[in-house]
Amino acid sequence: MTSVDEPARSGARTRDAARTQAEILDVATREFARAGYDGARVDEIAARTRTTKRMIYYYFGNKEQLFTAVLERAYGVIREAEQELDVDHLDPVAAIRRLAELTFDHHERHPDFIRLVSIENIHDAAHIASSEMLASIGSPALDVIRRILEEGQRTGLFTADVDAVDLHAMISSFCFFRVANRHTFGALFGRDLVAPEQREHYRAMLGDMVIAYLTAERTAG
Amino acid sequence: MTSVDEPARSGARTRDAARTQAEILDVATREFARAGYDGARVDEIAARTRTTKRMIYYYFGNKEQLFTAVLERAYGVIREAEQELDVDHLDPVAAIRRLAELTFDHHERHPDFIRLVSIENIHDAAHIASSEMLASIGSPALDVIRRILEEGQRTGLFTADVDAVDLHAMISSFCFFRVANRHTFGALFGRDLVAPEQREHYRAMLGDMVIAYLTAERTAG
DNA sequence: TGACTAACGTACTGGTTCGTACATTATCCC
DNA sequence: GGGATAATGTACGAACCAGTACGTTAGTCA
Repeated sequence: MTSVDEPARSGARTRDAARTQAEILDVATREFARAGYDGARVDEIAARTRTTKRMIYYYFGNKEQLFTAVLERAYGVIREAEQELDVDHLDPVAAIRRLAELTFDHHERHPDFIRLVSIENIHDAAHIASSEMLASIGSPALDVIRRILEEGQRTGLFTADVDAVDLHAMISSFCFFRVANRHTFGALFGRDLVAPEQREHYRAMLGDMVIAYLTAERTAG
Repeated sequence: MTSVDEPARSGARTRDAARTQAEILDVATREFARAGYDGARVDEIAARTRTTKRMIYYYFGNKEQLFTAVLERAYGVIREAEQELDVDHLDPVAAIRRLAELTFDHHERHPDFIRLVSIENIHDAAHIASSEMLASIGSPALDVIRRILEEGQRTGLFTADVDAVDLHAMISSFCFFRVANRHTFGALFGRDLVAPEQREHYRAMLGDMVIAYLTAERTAG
């Protein structure tokens, strides 16, 4: 998530708009993720930056727009990662397991993003709704799922009539919950879902779950 | 979640400590769920109550303790609902499906509770940690899962070595995500996971997923 | 019935926090 | 090199908001 480039001519503390904006976004991401939208402090963000509060308002307008910008960049990182997905050389079963694992890994590697999404949901996705970029961001992962599903259903490996969006929701829910609800779950059930020594266990569990769901014969209702 | 009893002698605006406290908790639950911990306004809670801000501090001490009290009551409601669980007369497969469905229904019926849990996770479960009651609340549902799993594994219907806490996490993640991330998911993928006409679809999907996972033969790793 | 206490109301304060008015400097381009 | 403009810093205001000082009333029990 950190994307502040070193200044072209290092050492010299010259003016650099792009760099200042990136630094603000980095720090704001951490602050919003730490404390939620209303808990986050613009002064705190400014203090942790090499610039001042004035700059935050100069570049981003106000707190709300700053949060939207943070969301936009965070979702942009996701989309970029999803575009790297390459599972076309695998058979459908292996491909869907791989995709699930990559989703799992990505959630684990970006807990701040998970928190931002939780926070945005508390605000009824109002910032996404007001962002042109986010309203049309799309999801490469969804296209990949669609392709794998088609192939799996065509070859008869997968049960028919499973929808790509639904499967994406299924995979995401497991990955998301594990990170987002880590604290309450840990406090109530005494188990840390994100403990490193449990990582492989839950990664395999997710894959097993998705494959089992896709390959099971349904008992007619 | 609403539990304010009508006053014994209706009409008369007499003093009633229990009733005042319950009303504060009702309104506070909605306000915290609406806006998050820091977004919630004590003045707003007071305004929506038939009493004053003074009473909130009189009974609950401060905002933090009020939120903790809200959480305690919300989790208490869950525990009570879980104690009603009665699936012992069903075979393991039907029992676990029924349990999943009841969990599904409960999440759908209590969106405010879901939001409170999301909010509490943003605060790293600090309030649960500081609450004696919540630290030891337990989970009747977990006991039920344990019993069903044992029976299913004993009779060979279920794959061995599935842990009750893990299965609970799996079921919860699907139910929780569907409600908690409804807004961002809807905004990004154009599908309302909580749309009434999709309800049965997702309910069945959850059951299918859990059963498939529990009855699938694992491919040795 | 009267005194004691739990329950309640009003009005305020002190600190916090978003946002800005105003002043200044670096950099780019002609 | 000088004018224009983008980028930056300082200091402050106004509103908001958690929490409280102080005063009042209803119920209860001796």
